[in-house]
Amino acid sequence: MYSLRLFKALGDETRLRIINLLVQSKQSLCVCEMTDALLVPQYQISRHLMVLKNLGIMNTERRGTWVYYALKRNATPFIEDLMNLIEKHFKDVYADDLHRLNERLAKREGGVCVVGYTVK
Amino acid sequence: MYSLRLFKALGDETRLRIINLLVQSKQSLCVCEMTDALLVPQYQISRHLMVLKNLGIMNTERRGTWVYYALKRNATPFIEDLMNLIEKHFKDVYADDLHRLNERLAKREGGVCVVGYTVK
DNA sequence: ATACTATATGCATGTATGCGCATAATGGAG
DNA sequence: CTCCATTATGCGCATACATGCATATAGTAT
Repeated sequence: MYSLRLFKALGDETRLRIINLLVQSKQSLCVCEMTDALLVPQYQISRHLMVLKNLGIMNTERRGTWVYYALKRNATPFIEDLMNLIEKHFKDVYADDLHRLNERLAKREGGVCVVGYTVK
Repeated sequence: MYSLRLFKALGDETRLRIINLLVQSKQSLCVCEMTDALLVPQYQISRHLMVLKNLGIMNTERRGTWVYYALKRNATPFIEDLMNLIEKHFKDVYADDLHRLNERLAKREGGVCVVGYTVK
């Protein structure tokens, strides 16, 4: 059951926070930006991103050593509704994550990430 | 995080199917009716219902030896939206469950269950 | 009281999975 | 090629949790 795997994925808080970052910011984010926004070790971010990618809900793009992840647009009606639900209800819940993300995004140059992560 | 526990709960298929039964049928159901609808052992149904009850999303009512479970109405906006999402997307996914449930509900007398479960 | 039914639960077990540590793989710069 | 930065992953460990079996609890009827 595909939808079930989605719920399972959302049942881990780190993954929920990763998805929330992507949903709220509506753009591609690189691994180190998410790492600094969530204050979670880089290897955890990578692992959870891989889980989400294997679910088929992520697009990835490599730019140099940086890898950008984004949610697939219009994956399925179910996923679309689920993402809208997250966008609506988790903006305030994880406000700190979004604040740190914005600080990180301010360090971009020409719209791309030019620094690594500073957490741990 | 409360919403997280909700997603975790939905990450188990039996619980997802139980919630789907309640969402689609829009009424209270007793344990043996759910047992026959899902073709899952009675002790599993009871256990999962307890998990959902501990989440605070269930109302229970005892009538004789039968115990009826129903989803709380308007628990929170988040839960409300989530249940609407399930109602919309899982009706067809678990159509067999709903079919068996309707067969079971046809055996009610005076709107209440008068038989036990026949599964396992 | 006993007998029967519906529901709940104690306990053991197996499995899934998130984490931490280290390190590998990949790509860019000099 | 070498060095460095970003990202990915192999491995061991711990823990959470769903299941199966048996049995307990609660309620009804005789």
